[in-house]
Amino acid sequence: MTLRIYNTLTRTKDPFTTIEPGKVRLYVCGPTVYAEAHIGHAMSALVFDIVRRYLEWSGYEVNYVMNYTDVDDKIISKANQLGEDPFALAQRYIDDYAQNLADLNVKPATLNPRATQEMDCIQNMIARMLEQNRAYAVDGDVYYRVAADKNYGQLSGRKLEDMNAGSRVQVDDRKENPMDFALWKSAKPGEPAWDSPWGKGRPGWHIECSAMNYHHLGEQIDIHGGGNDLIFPHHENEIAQTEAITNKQFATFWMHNGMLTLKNEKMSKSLGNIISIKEFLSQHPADVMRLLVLSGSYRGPLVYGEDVLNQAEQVLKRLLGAKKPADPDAQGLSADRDQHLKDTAAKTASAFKEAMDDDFNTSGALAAIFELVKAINQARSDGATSAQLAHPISVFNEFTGVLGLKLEEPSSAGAESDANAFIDLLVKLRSDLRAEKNWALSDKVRDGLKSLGVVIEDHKDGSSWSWERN
RNA sequence: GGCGACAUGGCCAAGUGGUAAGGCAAGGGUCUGCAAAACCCUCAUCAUGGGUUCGAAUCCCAUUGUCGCCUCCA
Repeated sequence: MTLRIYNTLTRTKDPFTTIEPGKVRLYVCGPTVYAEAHIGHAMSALVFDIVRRYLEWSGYEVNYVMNYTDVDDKIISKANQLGEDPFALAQRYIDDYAQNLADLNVKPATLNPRATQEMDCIQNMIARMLEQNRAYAVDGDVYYRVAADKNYGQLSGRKLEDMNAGSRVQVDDRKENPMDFALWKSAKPGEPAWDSPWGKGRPGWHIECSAMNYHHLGEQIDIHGGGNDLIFPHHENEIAQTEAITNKQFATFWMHNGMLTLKNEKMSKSLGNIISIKEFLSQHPADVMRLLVLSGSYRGPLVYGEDVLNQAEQVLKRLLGAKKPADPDAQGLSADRDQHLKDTAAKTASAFKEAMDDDFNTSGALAAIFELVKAINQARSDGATSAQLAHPISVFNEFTGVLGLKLEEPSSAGAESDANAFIDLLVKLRSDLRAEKNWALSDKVRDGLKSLGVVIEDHKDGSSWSWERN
């Protein structure tokens, strides 16, 4: 069984191949840094983190490049609004974004290039397009000549004549074709600008990604990823620019994640329904966000809401439960029950791989993991020893790790964790009360701790407690 | 107006020709002093209408509905 990936370019699941054997060149469009990242960004980052982790687990060496677009109209206008230097503002949000990713347990990219550090490459590419008449300069601006590109629209499946450019935005009449897009924009006074053969200015929106790809990964890459809202025009234009210069197929695979929506509406500033990553993580563990993504197809929309959130919380509890230790007094499983457990572990391992190989079918992979969870729980309640549980639990850890789940026991942060010793004391006292069959008082202790977020579980040989996840 | 995606039980969600994975919730049971956790059992014929086929959730056509893109967007 080999990995198959849904390719936006071909609209089918194609067998995965790489340009260099065993190595993957993966580029994912990162954010334009002008505001706090929201959980939609988180979804995209998590999707490609999972892709990356699975490819690495499958034995590939992954060169993962995720860019920051750090010069752009929105950054400039936000900076003006705040009276802040646009570069300082961009840096602030880059640091912020990197921290968000770390908090989400997203593995750092191999490289995080930035648009502002690629000016030579950007200008070289524009110059070559001009030389080949694939672009034209007007009053310090440079535009890509769409009409000269017979493949334009290959990714988004559009034809030039079908698109009604300007229906919602004023068309610049200096353009030869309304669909022509800017490679270089002349600077207005007070804007950040770089010298260029066409006058002072800055790059257009799409060229920076073409340049960063070209510079850091080469003329051709294996996978290009991003949100499906980038298919047109951003990715279409990236292809146009790069292929205009190389005359080679730019990316073999184009992967696009679906949008996270709130009550069937896309998150947007105008609707005022943005939930930032920071805000989310202040209320939920990172694993919950990841489980939200894992529970469905990465290509489809993810409808965010109270109900799915609660379900993800429950799922996380169940996963955590699988890691509970064996009963110290366990009698041990019979040889054939033990063998059965091993067989189940092997079976779920192949089911996991089969699901993931089918275009990263994470909900199928999760189902395989749950089969293992059930087997582990069954074995534990049938008296498996910790030695007997060790192997299936290590398989469980391996696969949840491939999906990027941390599965840490919840703990109460900061000063509250100093309470642990006191809670231990209360729980011990309660055990004494139970030994005396003083149910009224022992239940009072349990209820009291429960209301403080501490859950007690009684076992044959004593009681354990844990912080309630919230 | 153009392009595209999707529609599976109360909820989330796999499944592209042979009679529906998994999870959450719910109900019943075991365990427990009572709980909690865990375990066992129960719980769908796949938007609608046609068609192809021995046989379709899975292929084709139509209808309805939802969403995305065509402007900045992960």
